[in-house]
Amino acid sequence: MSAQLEHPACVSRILEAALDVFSEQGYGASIEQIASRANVARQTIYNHFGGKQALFETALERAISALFETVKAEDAVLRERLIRFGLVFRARVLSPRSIRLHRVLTGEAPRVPDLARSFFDRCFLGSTAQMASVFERAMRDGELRRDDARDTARLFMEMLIGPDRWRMLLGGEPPDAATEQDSVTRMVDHFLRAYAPFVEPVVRSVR
Amino acid sequence: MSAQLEHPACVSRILEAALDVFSEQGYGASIEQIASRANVARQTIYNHFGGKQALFETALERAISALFETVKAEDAVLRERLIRFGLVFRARVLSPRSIRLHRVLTGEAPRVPDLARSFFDRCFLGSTAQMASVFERAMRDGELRRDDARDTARLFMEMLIGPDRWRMLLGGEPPDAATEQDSVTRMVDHFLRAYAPFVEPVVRSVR
DNA sequence: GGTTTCTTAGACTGCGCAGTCTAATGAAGG
DNA sequence: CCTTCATTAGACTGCGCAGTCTAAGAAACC
Repeated sequence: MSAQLEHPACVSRILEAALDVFSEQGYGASIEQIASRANVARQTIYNHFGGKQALFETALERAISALFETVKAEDAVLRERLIRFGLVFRARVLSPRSIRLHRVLTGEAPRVPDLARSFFDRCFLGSTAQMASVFERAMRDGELRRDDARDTARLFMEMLIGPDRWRMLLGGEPPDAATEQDSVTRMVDHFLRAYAPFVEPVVRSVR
Repeated sequence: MSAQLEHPACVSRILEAALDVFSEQGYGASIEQIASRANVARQTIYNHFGGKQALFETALERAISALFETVKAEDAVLRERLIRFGLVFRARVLSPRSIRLHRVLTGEAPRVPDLARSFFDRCFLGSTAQMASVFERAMRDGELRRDDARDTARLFMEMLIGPDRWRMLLGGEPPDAATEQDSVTRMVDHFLRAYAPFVEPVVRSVR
């Protein structure tokens, strides 16, 4: 086998394999499996990462970083912005890969409390804060009824992904891609009906 | 040690110990630990349950049944009913015991798909359906703005427990009991503002 | 008292895995 | 050509655990 050329490539392959294997089988997965999926000798893993726990943390840390960059909400009519956000957010959070990551982090939270905490902070608090600022502006601009922006953001996001995430964590199938547009539209409209600023004239985003 | 008298007591002690140990350490926990916590010989466990997997399933099945009986919502003003439901529901779902159960089920969902599915169905679908019928009546009676009752129920329940459950699954502390009353009241009022039947003087039945 | 049935302690097997060590390979760099 | 260093295959140790087996003890039932 070729060797020296792959110093960096080798490490990266190991991390990717580790993420895959850990996500699929939990922390109980064996180093051997990871090594063989990465096309690497078991010893090489020990050379680079020292042990199983360190490999686990490094791989998951990396995945968390990659997964949860903020979702951009560009300028557009609020309803369109929310729908677009909802589609991207759901695609991201409900992807099988993301769910597997979530599942293993949940299961191993007692083992890696810091990692779990950082996951929660970045994924949940980060997205919520971002969404809250969007809503704050929308309330100021009269596009939404005034209320606590953070609570509103939490509610909106839980509504978007709560039940499906839960279902998938417990082994359910991902939602049908073909109906995603409709589902999100439906949820956003439900949300907008609940937060419409005025009664009669304006609300026509309801459709 | 006494023996025959404890046929049922013995089984029940084993199941309880199994639930505790599995909840705390996941499926990886050893039979030995369970046996010693139940004050029982390892062999006795094999006599009654055959093997680890069967013990796991039996113990969790039992816990699921015990945990999710429906929450009664007695007659009262809607706001009071919702607050009372919220308090009980949160106390139940967010109890450390329930969270541990949830965590291990999430983590082991691939191992026991049927169990996970049954958990989801009973806990989520069951509660939602029950809540939906409450909301349906409230909408008919003009206590809430008319909208899809199931969606509304989902939203209400996710709002109640979504973020805290997520946080706790990832290792966070349970919410402070002293502020529970306030939190729930706040959430219910937020909800009721969003679903108030009248906004101004004008009746606003969307649709 | 004798039999049956459940429990118990402990020994034992077998397995899978983490982690270590070693000897060989093969590329880069002087 | 020779040195250096990462990689590799494979052997090896040690550990913990699932599951089995056995011999003994203790209650209930005849």
